[in-house]
Amino acid sequence: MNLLAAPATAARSLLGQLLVRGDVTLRITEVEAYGGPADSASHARHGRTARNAPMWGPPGRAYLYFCYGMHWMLNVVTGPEGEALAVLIRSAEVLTGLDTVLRRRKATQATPTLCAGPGKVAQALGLDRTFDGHDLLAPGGLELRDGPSPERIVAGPRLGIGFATAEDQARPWRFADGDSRAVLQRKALAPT
DNA sequence: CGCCGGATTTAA
DNA sequence: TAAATCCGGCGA
Repeated sequence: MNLLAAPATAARSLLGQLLVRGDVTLRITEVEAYGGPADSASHARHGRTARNAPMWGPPGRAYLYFCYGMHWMLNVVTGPEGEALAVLIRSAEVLTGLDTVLRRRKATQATPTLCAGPGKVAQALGLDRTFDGHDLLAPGGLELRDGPSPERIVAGPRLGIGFATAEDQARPWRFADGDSRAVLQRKALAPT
């Protein structure tokens, strides 16, 4: 885990790390880096607002936002305080607490895609606005812990950012565990 | 103050 | 391929 590094490095370092809440442990398998005010795909692109306030705070905090009227998205704030760098957690594997995850996800059985997608990750952890700004490095609530990094990492352009400039859309800031099945759209990813 | 559209998911 | 569903940010 190297949260103070540049966007892409910080994002890569989060692969394999663990998200723990209660009995549930998720292993992060896919992430996307967001580069602050200069990144036209970032929520920080219009400067500091009430919604994106946690992004501007210290690294290791959560930034949660509501999207498409129904999904919560979990980000880990990275970089030095004030730079508004963040990493979106896009997918994960369930290590513990499968029953709890199945209940929250309204699923009946574990599949590789159970937590593949940012909305699914937040739902699996039972997250909502009350976790916005939460310190992920402190005990209690939702925690980010060290786990083994993947052996192979694949990278590609970020998803769902058609509104950004062509240059920012092309940035290969989406990273995934090359050996995990819990990653959608694998074809868009290539070895690093 | 009203409109536009989104870092998505799901089912048809 | 489209509907679900809501709020943030911008322009008027």
